[in-house]
Amino acid sequence: MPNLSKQKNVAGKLIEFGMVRQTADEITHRRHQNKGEHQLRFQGQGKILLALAQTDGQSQKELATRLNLTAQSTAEFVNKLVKKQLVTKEKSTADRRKTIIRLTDSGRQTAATESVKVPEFLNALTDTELDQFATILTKINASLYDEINTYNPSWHTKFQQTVADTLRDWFL
Amino acid sequence: MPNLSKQKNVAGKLIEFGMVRQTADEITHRRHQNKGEHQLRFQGQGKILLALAQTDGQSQKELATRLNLTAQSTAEFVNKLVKKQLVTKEKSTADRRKTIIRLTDSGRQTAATESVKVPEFLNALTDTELDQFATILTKINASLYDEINTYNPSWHTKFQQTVADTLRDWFL
DNA sequence: ATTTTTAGTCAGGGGGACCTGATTAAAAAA
DNA sequence: TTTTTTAATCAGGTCCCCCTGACTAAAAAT
Repeated sequence: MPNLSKQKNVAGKLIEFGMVRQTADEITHRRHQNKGEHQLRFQGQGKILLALAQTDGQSQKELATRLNLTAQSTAEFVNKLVKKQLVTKEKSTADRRKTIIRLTDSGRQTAATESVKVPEFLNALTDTELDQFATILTKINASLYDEINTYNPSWHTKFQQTVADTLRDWFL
Repeated sequence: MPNLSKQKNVAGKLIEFGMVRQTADEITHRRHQNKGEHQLRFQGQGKILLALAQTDGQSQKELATRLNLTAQSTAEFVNKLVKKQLVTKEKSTADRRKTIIRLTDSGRQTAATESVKVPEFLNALTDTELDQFATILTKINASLYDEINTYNPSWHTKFQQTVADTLRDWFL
């Protein structure tokens, strides 16, 4: 069993990481005056974008189901993304009830750029540390997947199939 | 110079971590039906709570200044926290313009519990990995502090003095 | 040919993070 | 003492995430 004080230490640093990272983000964003360019979160509009980046041309219903959102929420996010010209909506010809959502070039780029950007702080690490970090994160993520699976197996399946695998495709 | 593909790999896992962690959070929260109990973020109301956990009994103005918020935003967050019975407001007797904000027992507990909770996923790591992780996070945080310092030295000072030190007190 | 299911939409709402502007009451400076 | 500064408040706004309820149009089932 792992050392509790070591765990606490890491937990603290993890929280600090979260806080400092966010603050650093705010500051650099303020400086650059990049209004629309927030870090892509796995939430709301970002969630949609990421899901489309993996499988483009899904219907709103599909997106809603996969991302565990209501149809209305999905519609809202999609509409916002349309306004930002990151996705397009078009009626399906096969089934005229359905609306197919597609990434625009800009949307595809945003999804790729914003999410896949390598954070500068990783430059502070050596190759060895990067390897260690990768191993650690792999373990942690596996543990979190387990947790999700325990509470909600169906969600786990959907989740892992869609977005998590996307990232693996991009990075490996 | 570090290996770019290693960096990308880690960057991906970090994003995945963010996504999976949030999803796991949502699920467990939904199960537990804990409505008010979100993870404390270093933002808005959480920011206030954390600052008070370090130095209780600050005035709204002090909080606003330290946390780089407007007086109005600060008031809003404080009022919300009052409604949730996590803090109390009382007029300063020394200077009747000032309002002193204090944590309630529940507030103190929330700040401690919610932020200092050791995430379960750390159980997946060995002692060696915890050490490595600590080293890595220390470096990363230092790098982020540098970044903050570069763009906004004054903020850096305030920030580090308040919240980062809080965490150090708690964990070391 | 109806009824039912499905995909979306509109309307409205709850919370959250922030902000600007205008105003009041109390302390500090002139 | 009068003016100015300071701490807070109210009012109102922007944008974000996310949900329920009510309603249409089109496809599927009966």
